[in-house]
Amino acid sequence: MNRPTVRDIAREAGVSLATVDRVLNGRPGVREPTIVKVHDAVRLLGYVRDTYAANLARKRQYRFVFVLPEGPSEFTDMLRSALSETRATQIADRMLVETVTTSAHDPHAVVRTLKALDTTELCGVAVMVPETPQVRDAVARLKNDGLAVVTLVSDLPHSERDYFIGINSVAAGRTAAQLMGRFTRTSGDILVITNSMRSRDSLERRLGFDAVMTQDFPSLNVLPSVESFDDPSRIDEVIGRIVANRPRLAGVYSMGTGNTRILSALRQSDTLRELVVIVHELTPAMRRALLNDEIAAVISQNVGHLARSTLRVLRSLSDEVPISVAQERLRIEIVLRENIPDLCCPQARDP
Amino acid sequence: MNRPTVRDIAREAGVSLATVDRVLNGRPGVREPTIVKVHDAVRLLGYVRDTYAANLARKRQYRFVFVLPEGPSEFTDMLRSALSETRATQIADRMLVETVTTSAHDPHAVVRTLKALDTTELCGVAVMVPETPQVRDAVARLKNDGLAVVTLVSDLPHSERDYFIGINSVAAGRTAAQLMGRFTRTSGDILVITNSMRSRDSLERRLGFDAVMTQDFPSLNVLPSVESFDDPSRIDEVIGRIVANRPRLAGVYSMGTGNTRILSALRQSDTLRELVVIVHELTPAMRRALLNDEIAAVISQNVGHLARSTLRVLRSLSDEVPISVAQERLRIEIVLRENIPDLCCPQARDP
DNA sequence: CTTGACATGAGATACGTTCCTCATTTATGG
DNA sequence: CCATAAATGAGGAACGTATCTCATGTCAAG
Repeated sequence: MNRPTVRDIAREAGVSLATVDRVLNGRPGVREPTIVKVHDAVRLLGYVRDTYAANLARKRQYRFVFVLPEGPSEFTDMLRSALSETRATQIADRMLVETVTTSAHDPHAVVRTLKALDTTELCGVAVMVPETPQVRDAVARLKNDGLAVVTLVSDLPHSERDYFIGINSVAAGRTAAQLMGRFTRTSGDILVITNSMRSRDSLERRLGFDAVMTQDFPSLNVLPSVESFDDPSRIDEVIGRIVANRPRLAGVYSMGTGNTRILSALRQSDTLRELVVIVHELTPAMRRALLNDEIAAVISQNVGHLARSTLRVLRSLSDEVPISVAQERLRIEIVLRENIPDLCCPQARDP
Repeated sequence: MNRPTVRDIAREAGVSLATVDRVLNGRPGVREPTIVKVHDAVRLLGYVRDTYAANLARKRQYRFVFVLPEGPSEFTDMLRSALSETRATQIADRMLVETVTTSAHDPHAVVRTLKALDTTELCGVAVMVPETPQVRDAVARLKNDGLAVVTLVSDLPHSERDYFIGINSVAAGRTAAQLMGRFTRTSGDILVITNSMRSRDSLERRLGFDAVMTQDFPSLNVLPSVESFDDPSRIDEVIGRIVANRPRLAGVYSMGTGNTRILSALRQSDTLRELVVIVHELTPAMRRALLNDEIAAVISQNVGHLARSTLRVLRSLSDEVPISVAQERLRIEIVLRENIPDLCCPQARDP
């Protein structure tokens, strides 16, 4: 009735404990037929190694590094604090998690950071960086050194990363379009704004957004994407211009960051109340904007889930055990004023 | 640098290992000042017991029981299959999970089921049953026998349960109203239908729904709740009557189960396409209805999350370690055609 | 001062696994 | 058939904790 142990395997396979151990841990010096006998016994008895006992015996420590973009960003701040909230899990599960930052705009800096990682000490890396050929090469090098590599938030599809943790950007764009189309009450123009259309995320979100808009809401006119290039004054200028030139503006879809500035620019032009504004990522500022009815919806991914999933996946990869795909799939969350998660981030607790 | 062990505590407190163990496991025969010394050492060194090593040593097995309503229901089917999908976790974490069913309509049957549980073998119970005074008493008895008790999906607020895992029904109703109000393009009547208004969930959802409707969407006229009493023919009859009498029907909010039948009734009356239909729980049928544009949105709770959360919470309660509240908080998920989770249930995988 | 209750210490064994050493058996080539 | 190498077995120590048993120490009541 009880879970089988290595002893049971040894008995069943008619070999010694030492041999079972050699087979199970891939150590050399066992003949092929013996290996087969052990594997058969494992399958027959349904043996699964007790990872905790194994970790205890080998004093295993999981060392992981998160490579995040540097510079102030409400999203990475949230991710960082979500990560530090897993500290209890980290010590319980023998994990050691560090964070390093790198300039997201400079591909060479990213590569330097990835190259500087101490691959002998490390078990896995989670990277959140823009896609470039050099970065893909750096990932290949990490994989070559035997590390687990997962991509975070924005994927590196043609790299050798083991896993991607984040939401499908095309579907996120489609979701935004569906909401935009159903929330607007008149025909009119839709402004789409992002940091830069050179990022894969923005491209894919726009792709999904346009697909649904043209098919389901032809009466809305989606304007060409406006890029802010992370320049706050440019945001003010562009929004001022659009609001002035487009009296039939009905909605704003912000695919990137800088939403606080975008909102304040819209506030100044005094058209905010009539607009359907949809943004990404539920930061504290967007939470307030939802409560004030300044924005209609937030498309979001749960950073707490993101952080915990990443750790679980890195651990599964290190242990070479299967990943529970359903558990690690992030949802495209639609957040309205009515379903804001109460305590998703500590900032929300203020009175 | 390493995590402190019981040996470190013994050395720090200047006592023997046996005494540390007696204190840590609440065994008798230790004087108060000694207890304090040990606790001080624990705090000073930041000791946290290695639960896995402890479980290994004491050959701990967690035995949990889920008490679910009997009878066919797509939702409990989903919950059951989500539960069985955690099998890998269950064996890895030394859990033994059983499921028993009970007649949800008969409070006495529920109490009988709860009384029949073998409290000496069990560590915890997860119950999904309607609220009655007798059930609250039965829960108190389980708590008295030292079991962990969590409520599932629908809470027993004034019972002695340790934890509730599910969504806030009032907020869910508010969310439905917000969507209904923004999705409807004309003024008109809103039909609200549920199994029975005697259930706490339905009451609370209606409460939230009405609050937002009257405040934000006064042009919509919310009709009194219609109860189906789980009778399919009654659903057909009621819907036929309403559709005939209410030419200005603009939307339908289904707060309970039986959505497949409700949809087919609406389909027959041929008004489905013009209605904004919002339902609860993303069952396979509702997933198809979303894809066919028959319903506008589903308010849902993730059953996979529900199952995993429940197991984690029951384990934390059994181990008397803190619960990670943020991780265990279920989201009020809004599911549109564009953000249907791909593989949230195995049924979705068919080609 | 003795008795006994109580508090504490010392040590052993076990849990399932890893990893090591040393001995023994088996296969292989000359 | 023997030398040698490869395969296998036997056993022990360790990981951090729990749970015993037995010995020893302390203290207060009689």
